[in-house]
Amino acid sequence: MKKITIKEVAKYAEVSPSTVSRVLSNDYRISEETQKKVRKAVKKLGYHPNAIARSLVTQKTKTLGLILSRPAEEAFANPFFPGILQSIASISQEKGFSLLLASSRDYHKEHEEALKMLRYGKVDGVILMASRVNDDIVKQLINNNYPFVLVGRSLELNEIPIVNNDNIKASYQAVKFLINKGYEKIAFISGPQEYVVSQDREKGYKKALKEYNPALVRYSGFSYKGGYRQTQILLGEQEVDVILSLDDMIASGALRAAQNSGYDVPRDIAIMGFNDDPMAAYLKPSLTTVRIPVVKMGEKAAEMLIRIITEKDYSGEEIIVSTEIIERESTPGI
Amino acid sequence: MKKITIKEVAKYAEVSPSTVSRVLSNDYRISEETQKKVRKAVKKLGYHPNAIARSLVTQKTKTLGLILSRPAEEAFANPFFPGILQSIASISQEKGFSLLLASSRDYHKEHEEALKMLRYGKVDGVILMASRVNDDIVKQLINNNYPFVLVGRSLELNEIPIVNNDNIKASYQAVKFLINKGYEKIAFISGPQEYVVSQDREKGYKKALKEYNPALVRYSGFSYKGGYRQTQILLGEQEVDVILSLDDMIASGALRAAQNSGYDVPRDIAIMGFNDDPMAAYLKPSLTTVRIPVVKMGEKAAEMLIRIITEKDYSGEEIIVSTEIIERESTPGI
DNA sequence: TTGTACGCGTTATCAG
DNA sequence: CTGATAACGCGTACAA
Repeated sequence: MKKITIKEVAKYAEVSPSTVSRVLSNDYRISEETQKKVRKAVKKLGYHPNAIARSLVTQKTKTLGLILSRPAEEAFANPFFPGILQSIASISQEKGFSLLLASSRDYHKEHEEALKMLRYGKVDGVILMASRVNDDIVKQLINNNYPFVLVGRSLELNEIPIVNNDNIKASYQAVKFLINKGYEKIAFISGPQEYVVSQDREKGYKKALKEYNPALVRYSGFSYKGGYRQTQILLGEQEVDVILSLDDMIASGALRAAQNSGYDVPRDIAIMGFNDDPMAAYLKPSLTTVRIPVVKMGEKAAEMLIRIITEKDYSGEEIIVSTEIIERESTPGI
Repeated sequence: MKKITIKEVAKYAEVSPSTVSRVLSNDYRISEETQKKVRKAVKKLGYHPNAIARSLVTQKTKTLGLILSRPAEEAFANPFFPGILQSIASISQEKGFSLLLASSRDYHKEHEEALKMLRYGKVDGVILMASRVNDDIVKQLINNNYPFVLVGRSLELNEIPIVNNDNIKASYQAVKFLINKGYEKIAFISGPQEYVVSQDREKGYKKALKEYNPALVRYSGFSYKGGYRQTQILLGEQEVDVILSLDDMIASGALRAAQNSGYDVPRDIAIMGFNDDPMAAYLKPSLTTVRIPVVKMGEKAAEMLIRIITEKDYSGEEIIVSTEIIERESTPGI
């Protein structure tokens, strides 16, 4: 199957390549007649303009890069990601953009991947998901004037394009909710400390408490297993009314660990998570959680990036989406 | 931030562009001296070769396309996908390929997307995930001589590049397993009938039974909700020992429906699924399921496609991966 | 060992 | 309204 080019179409239609190009981008006013000729030739020959060549001359790829700033195994295992990936993919497609995915097995390679995409000219801009703290990729992006949007991450830097939820506030409200329910010994199983999300949710947790007992805070990986293990340890050392977990994965591990340690959940101990993974509703007891509107976040991020790329005098903004406590069986109150 | 090109590097290093090109692809034997000069210039100027231009001349994109043949919402919601996506992403990256994602809100657009990617020259080949039956995209790919690999799908066509598990066999074995456990009234909640996976697993189910009772088979969407509803209906109409579900999502819905209808699972009724989603282990009772090695399938698929693209006399093969029954609490036997 | 010249397939500019 | 022509940035025969 030979690839046919604009020249062959031109020849077949007895016009010049430029005319064909014009017809296809229906830009200029071309006579009805030649239009028809060209379109006929296009269809007849099964011509499809080559995106690469087009990109080379227009200096645009019509492609968005998506960077997962956790190693792939972890990123995809976390139910948080599918939702956001889905919405970004949908919006991109709607707006005529392709989506280039980057991830890697090596923790620190992803930022390199992001820059590569941009430098090599494979994408017009990138969306960066939930990064760790203290990386300077953002500065590099700014310095190079590369279009980008951050998702799920708070920074000291202001005035950068970002879609986020207020994790401090969300966590604060979660704890207040639990206090109102009558719980007193409120433990918190956080995620890895180098992640902003962990830090912020811990901040909100602390802020909502009258007195802060460090022994009630534990750190887990982003996994069921981590939640399970930290809960085992925690329950062996402390008396606890309720465990608030950094996300629903961890919460589900905590739930099972508590159950396996002989606790009746929620009678003996309550559990609460973050994110509202689909899974949260299916657990027994179903899990009270703080819903993060991931689909919406993905949509906003994709739309913002596309606007940054296409609209000359728009350079992004800060969008904070609001969270919502979804009350289920795991926190009936005391 | 101006983009610097090979010419500027050449000028800076006082050589010709071709020399720079050669150094960067360290192809030819270039003198040590000029090598150094060039590399220094490259570093000094921060040069990165433009992938688009390179693609245009080499006629290679070093990019793989991944087509999700379900609408995005559904595809990403299914825990089956993250695993396979993850492994495909990892392998691609390892082998120096980028990954272009296609999905859409419209059911029937995805095949169009696949062909677009190829025709427009954005990718060197595509991986097609679990398609429905009766679509002719495969024929089109073959006719056009486009490199592709199918994943999770069986066809009448032979001799096409595919990575799959034997769904008929897996389902057959699952039912045999249940029979051995002492269950007799074995219901099957299948997926949408137009999917090959639904058809095949139903075939295996039938094959393993002495007598086939159509009233025990139900069809659900690929969702928790579907499993829930079909189970409600089923239990209202039939007496059932165990429900085998097309996947773990559906099974988890079935589980909850049974519980909410007053059944004690697994004492009153047993449940079994397919896929071994991470979630399956966290349910209560934990779910017996047929593990599909999704990560391995993704790896194989990516590797095969890359081989097809890069090795001239390799045109793919059929790889069948084996499944495994993971026995958990939901099927203790009678 | 290195430089020159051409071409990849398209769009944009400039005539006409 | 349409056709040459030049460029986009790079790789590669061919020549030197």
